[in-house]
This record gives sequence, C-alpha cells and structure tokens, in this order.
Amino acid sequence: MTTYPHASGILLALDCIIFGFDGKDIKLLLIKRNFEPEKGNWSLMGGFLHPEENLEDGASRILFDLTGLRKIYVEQLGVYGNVGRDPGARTVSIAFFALININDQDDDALKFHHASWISLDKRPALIFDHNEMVLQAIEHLRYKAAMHPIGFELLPEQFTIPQLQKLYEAIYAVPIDRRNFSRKLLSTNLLIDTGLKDSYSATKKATLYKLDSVRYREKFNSFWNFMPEAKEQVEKGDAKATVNK
Amino acid sequence: MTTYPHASGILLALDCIIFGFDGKDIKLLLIKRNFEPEKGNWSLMGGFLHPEENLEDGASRILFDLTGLRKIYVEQLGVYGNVGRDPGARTVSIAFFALININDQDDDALKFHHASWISLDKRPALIFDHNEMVLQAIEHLRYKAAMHPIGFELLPEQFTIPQLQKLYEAIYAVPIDRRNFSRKLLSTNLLIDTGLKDSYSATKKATLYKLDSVRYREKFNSFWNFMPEAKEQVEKGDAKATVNK
DNA sequence: TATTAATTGTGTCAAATTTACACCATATGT
DNA sequence: ACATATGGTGTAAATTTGACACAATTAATA
Repeated sequence: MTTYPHASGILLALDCIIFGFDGKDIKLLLIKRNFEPEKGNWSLMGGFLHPEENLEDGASRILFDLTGLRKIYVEQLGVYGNVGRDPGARTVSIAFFALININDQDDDALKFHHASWISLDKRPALIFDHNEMVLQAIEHLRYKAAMHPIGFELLPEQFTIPQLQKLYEAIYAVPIDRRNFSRKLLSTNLLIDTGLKDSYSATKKATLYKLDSVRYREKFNSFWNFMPEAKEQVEKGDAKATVNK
Repeated sequence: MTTYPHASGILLALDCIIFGFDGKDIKLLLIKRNFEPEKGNWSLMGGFLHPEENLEDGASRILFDLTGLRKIYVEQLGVYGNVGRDPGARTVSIAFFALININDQDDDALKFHHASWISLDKRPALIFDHNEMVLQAIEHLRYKAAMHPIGFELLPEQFTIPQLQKLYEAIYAVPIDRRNFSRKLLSTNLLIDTGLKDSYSATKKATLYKLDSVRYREKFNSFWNFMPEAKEQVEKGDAKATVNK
C-alpha cells in the first residue's frame, strides 16, 4: 500500500447465485447464514476474497466448498458496492452467476452449510442486497437464453430435446411449440445424436443428444433470437384431434 | 473490520473505457499516466474508490474529473482482479463502460489530464490489463449493438439515420445497406421525427430524429437481431446506374 | 439558370425464415 | 390388441430479410 498512500483497503466479498434445474423448475441454491450479522437468515453462498487469490478462483473455491464440485460454470454478474449494503463493514461484493447440474452436487456438503435448493418462485427474502443480485441473475439467464442455446450446464451431459424445451419453458414461464423448438435447435447442428434413447421416459423414448462443444464455442456469437414471441400459444387440434381414428 | 476479523482489505480501483464517435471512427479516450508505477505510459482513466462512495458515483466522479460532464452513460463491464495485475499493490479494478458524445466534453479538462481521443485501430498499448479491458469493452459494444439499437449516447440528441448507420458501420467495420437499415430502424417506432433537417450535410438534408426514450426503455428487451450477416456487400448499380439519364 | 454530383427517402420482388398447425411412430399398461 | 401418452417429421401461409431501382433534394458550377 505504500505505492498508493491515499487509497484505503476495502473488504471484497464474492457471492454466488447458483441455478439448478430439476426437470420441472428452476431452483436456487441458498444457505442459512451461520454467523453474524443476519445469522440464521437466508443468503447466497459467499465468502471473502483471499489476498493471494484470483477472482474466479475465489468463486470456484466457494462453490467447491458448498457443492463438492470442481469445474462449475461461473461467470461474473456484477459488483454490488453501495455504502451500507452490509451493516457489518464497508464491503463490496462481486456477484457470480453459476449453473450446475442439480444431480451432481454433494448432499453432505449441502447439509453441512444448511443449504437447500429452492424454487425461484418460492424463494425467501434474502439478506443485504442478495435479492437484487438474484433478480439480476434471473434477468441475465433470460437474456442469454433468448439468443443463445444455453442451459446445457443445467442438464446432464446427455439430454433430450424435450428436456431442453422444458428448461426453456421454465426460464421464461411460457409454453413453446414442440416442433418449432426442435427444428430450430436441430438446425443449429449443435447437437450430436448419441444413438441412445432416454431410459426414464414413460412412453416413447426420446433421443439422447450431447453438445458439440467445439461448434458451440465457434458459433456462440452468431446469435439467433431464441425465444418465440411471448404470446399465449396453446396446442390446439393436433394431439386432441388424433383421438379416435 | 471487527465484524469480519479474518478478512483483509484490498484496494479497489475504478477504470473507465470511454467511447466516442466523431462521425467516422469510434474513438477511445486515453490518458498519459502521470504517477508511478508506469508513469508516462498510456492508460485508461481511473482512480480509487472512496470509502464513503457508491461504485457508480465513483465512476461518475472520475468521468466528471476527466471530461467536465455529468450524466454520462455508464455501466459496469467487469472486474479485473488477477494477483499481480498491478505491480504496485494488490488492487482489484472494476471496469466501467462509458459512452459520450465526443463534442460535448471539456477540452481544458482533457488537456489537464493529458488525455486524447484515439481511434480504436490506432490505440497504443496500455498499462496493466487495460488492453484486455478495452477488448472486452469493444466486444460488449458489438454484442449490444447487434441486438439493440444502442449508440444514441454517442450521437447528439438529434441525429439522422445516415449518422446512426455510419456509427453501426464503424462498430462492425462492415458496410450496411442503407435502405434495409432505414426500414428496420423505422419499423421499431423508436425514432421521433423532429420535423427538422440536418443543416450540416452538403447535399440533400437528412431528417433529424430524436429517440423515444419511454418506448426505448419499454422495448429494450424485445430484442431484434440488429446486425446484417457480416458478408461483403457493395452497393452496385443503384446510384452509379443513375448517372446520365 | 440549367446541369451535375452527392446524398437521402421510398418501393418492389424473390428468398429465407417463422408460425401454426397435422400426421405418424413408439412405448407402456390394461 | 388397443387406448394413452409422448416423441419425431412434414407442410403451407404469413412474415421478415436481402438485394436491388428509382425518384427527390441540395450545393456547387458551368
């Protein structure tokens, strides 16, 4: 600090907004804070940046601590630094946006931190400005999903098109036409047919695909509008009409 | 700090990537640093966050200091915090993305800071990780402009469609078809015809429009792909063909 | 003052994309 | 075997985009 005598140090926190998908709803991984201030209240998982650690490494450390997972998809979301946001001290927090496959994480680690997966629409009020962070993260998720096929991080490595569609429908809370979605997705040539079929589905087995990661990186910036216009769109005729004959 | 005894303070810097447009090229506002380390070298304008100041206020303070302007368009771009990025001390820097109308700023303030507007493609190497910040800012500018009609902050309050087109062409370094651009833009109903004509243009006066800010905010998230496919597209026939007769 | 050069504004048509559907296939349980 | 539920492919109409021609306006100039 001798180089910059007039500057004063500030506490730098890292907070993670962690999304998961259970096949039906988008969920958030939240913890019950076990230290003061705000002990016992719901919060994002976070921690302070270590003096000898890079930002993304700090975020990964915190995510590993909570989930037992390495190589989680993380990106910066924004910085929150309003004076007084944390009554304990002047802290500035970097919010990280993380996507994980809900089935991969370590349940014991979760229990240890009093963490739970909570549906977006049932989430409790959070401490400090964590509510704002979550809102920004949701907006970011929608924004990205609108023009890129993202969300693969939220699904197993092998997934079906109907699964991906349900994810998109959850992100936007809007029904999407099955056939148009499928066509658009396939036309990207981003999915590789594994030749396998989903063993879980109760009726006709859906094809399992995996992401062509190389192509995905290359094409990521040839954006497509990925969302259909958000208007009511109920499946009429079609299946119903096929009943009897 | 008594609340968080295990956390240690870190220096928090704010650096601004400032874009301007002179009607032809996108320019960056850079300064010659007048203190150590790296004294005399090209740098982004920056400063340290004050202990009692919000982040955006800090950025605005720094921008005002350099340009003499209030109410500059600013948004967060990202945080740079690699260990060793600043050899003087462990500092973490928040990069801010700013757009200003190049004609508005105060020349005296610029001189005081040894600041210059420099075309993107002629920019010198910058200190620390400022080069990365600029690259990210350019990418951000292109990304945003690809799906939103942005850039109004880079133009005067009243502007013509050809001006806006030149801005887009500068952002992407790609020629755009005049008629298709105009049609697409007008179809958004985002521009209000002021009834006035551009007095500067040498030939036919172009219509001056202003932005419908209310509608702009409302429609911002009904994204359109705003960029034409980036392929060579030369105007053939047309004007040339009109020569003689 | 009529002509020329440069630039702006509007229109048109073909191609590509999107939307809104129908139909068929496959698996399961009765 | 058949009813039911879900997955996969096709197609015609509507909309949007891309690639152009042509007419209008202004200042300089012949």
